[in-house]
Amino acid sequence: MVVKVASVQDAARFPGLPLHPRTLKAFQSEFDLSPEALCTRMLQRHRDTIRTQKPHVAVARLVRIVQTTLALSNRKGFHSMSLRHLATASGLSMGALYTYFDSKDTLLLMILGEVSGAVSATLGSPPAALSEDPGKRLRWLLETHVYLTETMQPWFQFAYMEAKAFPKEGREKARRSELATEALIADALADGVRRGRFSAANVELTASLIKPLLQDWYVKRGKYRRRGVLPEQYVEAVTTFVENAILPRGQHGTRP
Amino acid sequence: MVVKVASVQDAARFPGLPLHPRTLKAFQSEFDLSPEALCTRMLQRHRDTIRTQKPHVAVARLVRIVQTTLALSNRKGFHSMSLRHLATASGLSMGALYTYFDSKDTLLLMILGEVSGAVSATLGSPPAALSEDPGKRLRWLLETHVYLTETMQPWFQFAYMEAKAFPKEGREKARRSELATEALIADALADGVRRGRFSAANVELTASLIKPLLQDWYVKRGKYRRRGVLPEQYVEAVTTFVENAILPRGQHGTRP
DNA sequence: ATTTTGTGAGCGAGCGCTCGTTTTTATTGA
DNA sequence: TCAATAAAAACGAGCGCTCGCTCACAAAAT
Repeated sequence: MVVKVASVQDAARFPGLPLHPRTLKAFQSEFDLSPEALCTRMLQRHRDTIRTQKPHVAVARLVRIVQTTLALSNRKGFHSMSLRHLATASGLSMGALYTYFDSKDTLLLMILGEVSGAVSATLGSPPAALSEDPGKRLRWLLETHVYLTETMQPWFQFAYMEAKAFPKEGREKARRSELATEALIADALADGVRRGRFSAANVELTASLIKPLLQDWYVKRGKYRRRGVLPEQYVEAVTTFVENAILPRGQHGTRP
Repeated sequence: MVVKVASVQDAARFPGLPLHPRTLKAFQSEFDLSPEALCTRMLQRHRDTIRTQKPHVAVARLVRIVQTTLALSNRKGFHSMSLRHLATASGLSMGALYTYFDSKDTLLLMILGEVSGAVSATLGSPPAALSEDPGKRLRWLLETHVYLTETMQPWFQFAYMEAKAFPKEGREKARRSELATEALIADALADGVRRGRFSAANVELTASLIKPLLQDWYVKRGKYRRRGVLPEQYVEAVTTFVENAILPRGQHGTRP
C-alpha cells in the first residue's frame, strides 16, 4: 500500500500558525508504531491463541486483518462488521481468520491492547530533563499525544468508539488508560501552579478540558484533513490555546 | 419517574468556581425540552408513519420507547440493542413497537430529528441585544449549549455516538448540525477579532477547538457527575478557559 | 357493534463459529 | 534436480441461534 504523506513545507497556507520545532517525522523515528511493528508485538502477546506457527506469515496476516478491521469498523461500527465481510475484504477465509483469534471479542481486545500499550510506551516515559520545567513538560505531553494519535489514528478512533460497547475487560482497560492520560496532564498543571507558572482555579477540571482537545484530533481526523490542517499546526494551535488559557495574570504572551 | 436535582447551593465545594448568573433552571423554563414535549413534536412530524390515532396514547408510548431506546443504546450501542429487548424493557410488544415506526432505522432518524430540531430552536435564535457585544454573544453560546445538552443529555450522547453508523440521511443531518454550531462560534469569534476584543490567529481553527469542550459535557457526562461538577460550574470553567485563551495581549483578567 | 390498539409465534436472512477437507509450503532422499 | 512426503495454512459449507419484521387474532375502548 502506498501512503501519501504531506510534506511539512506544504503548511504555508496558514501564516498565523508557525510550524512546531519537533516534527511528526522526528516522533515517528523515535518510536516504531508501524502496523508491522504493532502486529509483531500483538503476535508475541497472543502466542497461545494464535495457531499459526511461522512468525512472518502470522504478522503479515495480522496486518491485513487488523487494517481491514479498523477500516470497516471505523466506517460502520465493529458490531456491524460481519466476519464474512472481514474475510472477503481482507482476502482470507472464515477459517483462516479463526487461526488468529478465538472469538470476535478477542479480536477487539487484541487491538485495544496494542493501543494502550502504545500509550504507555510513548507518554509513559517523558525525558527526565523535563521534570523541572512544567511548561516544557506540558508542551511535550500535548505534542507527543497528537503525534502518537496521528500515527495510529485508526487505532485510536476505534478504541474511542468501540471500547464502551464491549466486554468488561475492554471497557475498564480503556477507562484506566484515559484517566492515566488525564492524570499526566493534571500532574504537569499542578506542578506549574505550585511553581507559579500556571494559573488554574481547579487543576482536575482544567485537565479534563484539555483532554477533549487532544481527542478531537483523532476522533474528527477527517474534518481536519478536509481543512488542510497538518499535525504540526494542530499541536501549535492547541499549545497556544492552552498556554494562554492557563497563563497567570500579568504574564500574558511571554512564551520563550 | 422521579429525578433528583442538585440545588445550586450545593455547589460550594469548589470555591474556585463561582456560580454563573443564568442557571440551568432559567434555561429550562425558557424552552420546554421535556420528553413529553419532544415526543409531541415527534408525533406531529411523523403522523403518517405512526398508526396510533389518539395523540395522548401515542405520546405516552413514544416517551417510553424513546427513553428506553436511549438508555439501552447509550450503554451498548444502538445496533446491539435488539427490538425484542426494547419491547421487554419498554413494556410493549414487538407488534406494538411497529405501530410507531416502520423500521429500526426510522426510529433512529426520528430521534436524530428531534435533536437537530432542538438545536435550531435554542441556539438558532439568540437574543437580539447580544449582536453588538461579541463577548456576551460568545458567552451566551457556550452557556446555552451546555444547558441544552444537559437537559437532553441522553439524546445528544445518542446522536454523537450513533449518527455515523447509520443511513446517509442521518449522517448528513448530523454533520450539517455540527458544522452549523461551529459556524455560530466562528461568527462570534470573527466579530470579536474585528472589534479588537478577541485575539485568534485562525478563527476557524479556534472555533473547532471550542466545539469539543462543549461536546465533552454530554459525551462524558458520567465522569463529571462522578466528580460532582454541576452544569453551572462547567459553564463557568469553559467560559473562563476560552476567554483567557482568546484574550488580546495586555487585557488579561479584565472581564466585567 | 364497531373501531382501535395490542399480542407474540413464526418467517427468512444473516450472524458467529466449527471442522472435514483441500491446497500450499517445507523437508527429504536418491 | 526433482518427485515423494510430511507439516502448515487456508478453505467454505453448514450448525445453532438471534435478528428485524409480519400478521392472524384477541382484548380493550368507544
